[in-house]
Amino acid sequence: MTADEPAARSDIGKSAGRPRDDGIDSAVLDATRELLVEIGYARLTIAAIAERAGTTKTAIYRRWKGRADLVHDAGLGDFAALVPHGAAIGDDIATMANEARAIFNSPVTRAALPGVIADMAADPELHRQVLAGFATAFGAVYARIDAAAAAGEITGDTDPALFIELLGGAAIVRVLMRPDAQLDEQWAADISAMLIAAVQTPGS
Amino acid sequence: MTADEPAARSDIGKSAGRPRDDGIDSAVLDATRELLVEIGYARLTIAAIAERAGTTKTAIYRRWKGRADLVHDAGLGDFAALVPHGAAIGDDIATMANEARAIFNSPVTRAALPGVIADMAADPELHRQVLAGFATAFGAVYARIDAAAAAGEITGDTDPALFIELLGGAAIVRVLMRPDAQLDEQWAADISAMLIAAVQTPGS
Amino acid sequence: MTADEPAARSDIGKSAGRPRDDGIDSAVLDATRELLVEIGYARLTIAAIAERAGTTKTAIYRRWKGRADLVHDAGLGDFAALVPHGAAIGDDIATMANEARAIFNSPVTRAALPGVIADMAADPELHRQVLAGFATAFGAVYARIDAAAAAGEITGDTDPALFIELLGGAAIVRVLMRPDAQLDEQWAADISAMLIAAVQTPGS
Amino acid sequence: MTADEPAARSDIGKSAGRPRDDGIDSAVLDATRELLVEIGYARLTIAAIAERAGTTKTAIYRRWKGRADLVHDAGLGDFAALVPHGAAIGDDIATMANEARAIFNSPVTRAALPGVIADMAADPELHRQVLAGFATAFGAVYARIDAAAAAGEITGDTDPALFIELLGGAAIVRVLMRPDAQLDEQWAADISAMLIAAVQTPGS
DNA sequence: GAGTAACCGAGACGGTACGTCACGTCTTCTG
DNA sequence: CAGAAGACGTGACGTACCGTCTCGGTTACTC
Repeated sequence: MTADEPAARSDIGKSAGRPRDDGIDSAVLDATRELLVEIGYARLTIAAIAERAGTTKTAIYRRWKGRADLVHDAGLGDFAALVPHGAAIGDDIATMANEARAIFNSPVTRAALPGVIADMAADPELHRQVLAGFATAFGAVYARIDAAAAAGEITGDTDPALFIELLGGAAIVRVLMRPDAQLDEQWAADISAMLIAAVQTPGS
Repeated sequence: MTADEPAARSDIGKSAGRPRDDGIDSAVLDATRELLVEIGYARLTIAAIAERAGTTKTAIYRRWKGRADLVHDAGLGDFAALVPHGAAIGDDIATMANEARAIFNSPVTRAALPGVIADMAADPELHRQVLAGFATAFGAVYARIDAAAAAGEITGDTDPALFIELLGGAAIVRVLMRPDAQLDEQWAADISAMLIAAVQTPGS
Repeated sequence: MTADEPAARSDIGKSAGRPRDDGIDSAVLDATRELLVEIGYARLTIAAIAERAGTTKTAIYRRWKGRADLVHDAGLGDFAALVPHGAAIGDDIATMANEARAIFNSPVTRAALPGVIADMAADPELHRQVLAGFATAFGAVYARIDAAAAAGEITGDTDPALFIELLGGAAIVRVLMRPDAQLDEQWAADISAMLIAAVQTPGS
Repeated sequence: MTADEPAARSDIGKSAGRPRDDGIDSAVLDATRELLVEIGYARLTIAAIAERAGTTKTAIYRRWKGRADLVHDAGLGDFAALVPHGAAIGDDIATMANEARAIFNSPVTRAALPGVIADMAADPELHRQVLAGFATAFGAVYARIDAAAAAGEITGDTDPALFIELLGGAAIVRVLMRPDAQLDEQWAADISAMLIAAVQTPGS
């Protein structure tokens, strides 16, 4: 993750030397989120983040590899939250749509997203990290879709990856094309209705 | 769009002074496309484009407002091509999916896309231009969807914008997450099957 | 010397592109001299020089290779001035001592000297340049000493290099050890008396 | 000198707590001398010295005030060694020239000298320390010159300070201008011949 | 056929931010 | 307390592109 981390493993916590100040980590992440919303990714500089966080560029570069790594950490985080558990598949899809709504309505996510997309494309390592952040959430969706297929709730040939791409893609494209508009409840209702119809067993 | 254009229209073609060398326009666009694919958007510089095109920065800035404007022009162009005409709605949706496939399989588009997304978010004027480039294509899709609804081929409450976002979003997300994989025929078949089901009238 | 100089030779003066602003050269050299005296070599920064000169770091690095190169250029220059011409050798030695006095009483020289000495030792290229700056002056001294030896005014085995090192070394050591004291007329009188005695023919 | 020295005198040697490891003092001084010769003063860093000495920056800063202080300590030391005792003044001057030869032929001295010169100019405290290191040696030379004047061996108006500056200055300038050349016996012979002539009583 | 106006190449210009380096200090743990 | 380890604030470094400008020189149209 992030920078070098000489003793990344939490081993036993030997930690020779002065320990890192955790307050700096959180101050920098907060400052990054604030500035992302205030001035946007393009105008974001490491020096400005350091100043806002009350620390220095050096301390930031000690923790993160660069702007891209930091913004990914501050703006996207892990999407472990998005969990569809068990009810009728229709209800769970509606839940997922609302989760997507919550995520992509966040001003921080909206500010970070375009920049992270560009950085991902330029840096394979960051690309790997971003995908890793989605892994658990995607895994949960996969499991739910497969279970629904096994239970006959939806067609057996439903590709869970395609399902995720439809839901996520629709949200992303909307956010990119209309940055000033929120994803409202109507959007969640419409998109889940279409997705439910898309995976429904033909003759049901 | 692009730069100032003192006499943008070719109207009568008066324009005192030495005329612009059209060869430079195309050489720059070609160089941009080549470099986009070779080194990517992030490492792309105006100076490098000028050198590759055998011209100078000055000549480029005379034609385009900056890197974003130039890449948008070279890498995305107008999507007037994407036209669904008239057959059964199912066939037309499959056609659209294949159009999307063609567009997003282009190495130039793939290289340009993430950068243009980031630039759009930072520059409202560019945002407007990019959307304008989609306008005719989107309009055609709108018309086709509305016609299908009127003909009873699909449910009357289908939102054409949502349809576009599902198709385009699925393609974009796939391209961003798996930059090394092509969108194959199977993808087009699967995605159009799901979209057809999504808009189908309930009891048909 | 100094930086690259793409067309160092004054060839025919083709000069493609925008010509360098000579005003910047002199403004930077002046600012360097001022700051050398005001804050000293150790505290001198390129950024401060640029600000004082009303220009930018970039413009400075375009002309000089770094602080050492710039300070050498601004603070030492060429010592072509130091010329002992023809009179009695005793008078000419007194003249040289007064030339040394003038040079090493200059606040700019005093401020630049210790830094340039250190930089010379670290950078062979700069070392070469500094010596080249002394070349003509040294040559003139050599010629005068040799002529005096040929005329029998001084001993025939006088080493001109040693003569220069004695005169220059005495001045430099004095300046380094007592930075707040000037080299006064008494100093010039004393040092020239000793040097004249040192080179005098034994039995004269 | 050097750092604070809470209990500088070895007085009774109580000093609560763990005593300093004297091995570190010498290891650091040795490492400093080695690195001075290997990479030069300009590229010398405290961290590198600590690593070479097998200790840490903290331990170094506990003993010396900084790089300048340490290098002065390691590279120049006290010049109490340079002692002209009593014989004929001509022989003693020759002895002094050979002492200077020995000092300035040392690779460590040659490497340290330019840097110490620059640091002295920037730091009055270091300047004072360096001069203090010369004090006893200079005092001895003063005494010898004065005694010779009193004995009528040399002219009565000989300024001992000027004498030192001539000898030391000639050596320093030679070393700075020709860093790759040694001061050989011929140099010592030539310089002492000139200095003897310079101070000789006029009619002797 | 002489102006005039916009083009062309080349490259210097004022800027802004970058990521790195070394400084000298401070904070923890271990002996 | 000293020693090791290493993070901390600080400040300067030299580089890279940006988008603009100023040159000398080159086409075309217009009068």
